[in-house]
Amino acid sequence: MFLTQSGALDKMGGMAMGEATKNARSRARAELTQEIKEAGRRQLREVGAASLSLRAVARDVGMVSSAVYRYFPSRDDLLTALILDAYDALGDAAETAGAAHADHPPRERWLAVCRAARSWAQYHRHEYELIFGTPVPGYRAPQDTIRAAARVPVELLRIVRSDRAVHGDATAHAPIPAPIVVDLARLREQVAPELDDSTLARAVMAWTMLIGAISFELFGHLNNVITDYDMWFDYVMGSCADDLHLRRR
Amino acid sequence: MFLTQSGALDKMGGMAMGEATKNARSRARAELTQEIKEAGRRQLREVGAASLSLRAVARDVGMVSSAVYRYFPSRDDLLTALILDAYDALGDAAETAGAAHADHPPRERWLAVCRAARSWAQYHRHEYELIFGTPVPGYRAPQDTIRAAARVPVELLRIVRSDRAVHGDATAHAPIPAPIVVDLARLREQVAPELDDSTLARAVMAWTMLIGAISFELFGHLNNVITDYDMWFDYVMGSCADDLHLRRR
DNA sequence: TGTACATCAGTGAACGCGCGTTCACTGATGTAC
DNA sequence: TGTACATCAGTGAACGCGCGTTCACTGATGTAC
Repeated sequence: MFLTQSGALDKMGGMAMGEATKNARSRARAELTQEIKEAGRRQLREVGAASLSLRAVARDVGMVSSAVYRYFPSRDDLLTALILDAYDALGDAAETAGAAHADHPPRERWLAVCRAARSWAQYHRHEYELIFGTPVPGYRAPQDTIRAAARVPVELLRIVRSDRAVHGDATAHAPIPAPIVVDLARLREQVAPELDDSTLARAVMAWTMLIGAISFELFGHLNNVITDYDMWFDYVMGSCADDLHLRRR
Repeated sequence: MFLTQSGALDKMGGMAMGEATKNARSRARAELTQEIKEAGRRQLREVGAASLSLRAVARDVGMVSSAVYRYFPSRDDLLTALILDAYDALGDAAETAGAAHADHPPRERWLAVCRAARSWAQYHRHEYELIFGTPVPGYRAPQDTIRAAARVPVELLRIVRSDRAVHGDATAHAPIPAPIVVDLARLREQVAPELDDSTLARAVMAWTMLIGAISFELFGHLNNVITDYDMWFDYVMGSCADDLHLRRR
């Protein structure tokens, strides 16, 4: 409920000198909302999501703790805003990399997007944890986050789609069970009309692998196995690209 | 440091009427240590790892909070013990499933182990989060956990190894870069002497996919995409088995 | 353009809470002779 | 087998802390006439 209000304000803040510049008060409000979120991100970096506190955030922006309540009605709403921003920042990184490699071969473009996601995660570890780690207890994602959360997988699908006119199906060893065909049909209808079942399935698997690989690295689950994580990541996501039969040139 | 002490006690407790039954005092100690950990797991279930508190655990076992310090010198040590137990419980589940399907075709045995891991995660969600979710801030895994943490991937490798005498390499589209070959050589030396590079690489990828798929399901990252998670999980881990060229019969 | 009122941002004190950890203690259990 | 001492488990009070949230308030900004 507040989220929509907050979202509206953000948009206003981002409207950058449009006709809706309105008055000093609402400009100040938009700016302070941003400052509070930045302080929240700093807190995140220092103590992690679980123990992020409104009071610490308030101290950081130089306000009294109760003043923050003029901007976010509760700690959870601040968290929600940070989650949304994190999804969008990650989405930006992925889409920017994808656009920058629009005229590269699909496999290269794919790798560029994957690498962008990984390096965003490395530079924003706690924001990454916020969205892909343990869900914050008691917290429920509002509808707003869904679109933002889908940006990376949609970008990955965009690359696969761009390659599909001239190319064959993805690696598939077994027939796909009926219930999954239904799920994939809905997915196809929503975002990727030109992709066949096995390709869609491999794409969802690749998305799972992308986050799995990043999390394994960040959380240390391959600590005594892999030493060269750069190489390993490229190899893994390259293998996914190959399973999807993405063109190399 | 305390861990080794605790571990020793556990082993004593588990020795079940051996010659080391010793006296009433140390038996009581072993039992209470278990009770405290069980209360810890109940707390985990209710509030999650991040806000697990010693005081709540103490209340749960009916002790005064300071008494818990006779058993665990700090909250972190209790957490460490719970983490170790979680790894071992998951390892038990996987190994039991593997042993129970020892004379099934490798692919079926593989799926059985994967399913066992998934259903353990579903029934022990917060313990799963404890080991595969966001690392608890400020917490460092002691050496003890490494062996326990390796049990599932080692079990997966056991299945692949059992199939390798009669079978070929795993799916590999690209040559494996030299630094990874080095990493894989160390892995081979430690746990799987008969496996070639591409098979080892696919096995590590499958391990990543297993945890990635379970986490995606548990944390809701495929919420509007997949509805039949049972089928999807089987399909995904089955595809990994096929990429490894595990025999179907 | 100037005034009167309404809206809003930020203050500072307070409430009630639960936390991790320490400490001096009591009483029960174990050990050495 | 019995006694004297040492070890250990559990108690209860206390320390100091930071938290989320509420509330009555002051003073600045915006709006209507």
